Amino acid sequence: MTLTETGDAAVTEATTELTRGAGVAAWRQIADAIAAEIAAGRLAPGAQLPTEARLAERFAVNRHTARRALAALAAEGLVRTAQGKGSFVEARPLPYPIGPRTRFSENIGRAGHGAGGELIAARELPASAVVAERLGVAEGALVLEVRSRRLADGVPITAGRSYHPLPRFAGFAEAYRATGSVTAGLAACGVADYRRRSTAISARLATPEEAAALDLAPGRIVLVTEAVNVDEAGMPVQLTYGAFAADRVELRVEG
Amino acid sequence: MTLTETGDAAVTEATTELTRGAGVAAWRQIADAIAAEIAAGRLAPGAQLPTEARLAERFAVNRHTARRALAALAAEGLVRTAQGKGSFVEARPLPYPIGPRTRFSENIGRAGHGAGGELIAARELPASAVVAERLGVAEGALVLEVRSRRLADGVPITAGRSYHPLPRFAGFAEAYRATGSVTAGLAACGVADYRRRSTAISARLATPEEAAALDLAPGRIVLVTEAVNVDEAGMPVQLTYGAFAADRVELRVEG
DNA sequence: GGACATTTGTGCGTATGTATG
DNA sequence: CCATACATACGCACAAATGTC
Repeated sequence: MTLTETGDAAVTEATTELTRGAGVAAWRQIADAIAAEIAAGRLAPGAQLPTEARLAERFAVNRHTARRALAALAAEGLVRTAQGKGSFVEARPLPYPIGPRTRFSENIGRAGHGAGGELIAARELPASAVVAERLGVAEGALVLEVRSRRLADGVPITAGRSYHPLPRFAGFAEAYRATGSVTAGLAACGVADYRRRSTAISARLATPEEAAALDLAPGRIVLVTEAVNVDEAGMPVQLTYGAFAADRVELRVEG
Repeated sequence: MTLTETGDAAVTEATTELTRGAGVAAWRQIADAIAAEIAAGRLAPGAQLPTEARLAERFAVNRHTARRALAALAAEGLVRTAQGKGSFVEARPLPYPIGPRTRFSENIGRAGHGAGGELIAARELPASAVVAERLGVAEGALVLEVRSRRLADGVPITAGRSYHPLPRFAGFAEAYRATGSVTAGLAACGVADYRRRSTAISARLATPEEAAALDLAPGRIVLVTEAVNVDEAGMPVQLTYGAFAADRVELRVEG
């Protein structure tokens, strides 16, 4: 095996084989391969993509199929196609550090982008078995569920849900809605500082809801994180599920 | 948005929406959703899956389509189905911790599985711009490329490549081939200890080569890591690219 | 054993999506 | 734009295996 797209530029080099009849259309596989090059930074913004004819040759498909892949990428805003000139890379990846002191606003702000949190909905509900275990409360105990979305420069970066024990965090939703900051929301509930205890990372296809929230073309891949934040005493203050557009973000673990 | 499959058991609860016409077949999306539940440990080994009729209802598809998803999972060994009884979970999830002291053998051994590394090929080549930057050597300087695969209980977990500066690590490949351990291979080159300086995580579809190396059904999602290991003096000793089957592994960041 | 409900397995016809040339 | 081949998805119907009463 070679990890072709990872180390070197597969899209611009030797022929890459596709997988037929595995439930994933050829045009999507090609689009994903190119998107992976962009996400990894190997195809820089402004760079010119191979011509349709060359892509068709590289992936051993009809030119119609290569065209469709480029059309999909153009619809997603990853590339821009100009008649008679070619296709060019539009987007750039955004590194997203993960660690004990992970805070969205600081991450994005540090990278020179404007950060903002957007509360979509909040409600109280009894904790499911999984939520109860993570938050260290009894199953069925009331918890606060907050659905939100976070942006950098107006582009949605992550969408997800968070759960907070009640009644301690009864005022979180309102404070978060007002400030757009999780840190400020938790502070309003008496949490001076918090740290990330653990993060689990997986990946899958975006659901239609996620696609809508992240302004993604449906069927794209999302990185999914499940994390627990605890206060200075080690008490869980937040269980979060986040979905990141794999095309726009690269998670980074330092240390 | 809801992150349905992530927070709670979507497969066994409320209806989950699929993405139509995005180049990914419905049966594969359903198979992926169930595989993710298994990988996250939310569907325990031996647990009975919902009936075909119920799955069809939940995902709003025909029973034939739900059947095909189960057939795909059965072909991958994730579930086993018995006529008149139902389908049951076969595989078990494998958490994979990532941190400064990340070592494959320890990770897998700690989880109660047998670990083993398998060298596929090794060669010397001039460093590309990316490799040179990561390893802190001059572009074009000779580096050692090692392609390998790692197993737990005989099941491929990760496949990838690593790069090492030359001439310092001229003996790495042979030592690694003999022991199947990166730690032992580095030790043979005088590296008493090493730590992981950074890890970047992204996700995309598996290439056919990766699918073959990981014994994956083609077109599945892989988590891709790029990591730099440094010695006690902070000198880079290894740049690694790894592809993990997203169905079998969940990356975990502690702290 | 019989009767019955549940669940998986199978066949067939049809419409749409995908890919080629 | 067309024609062709194949994969995907649906709907209906029925057979086969299992478990229960």
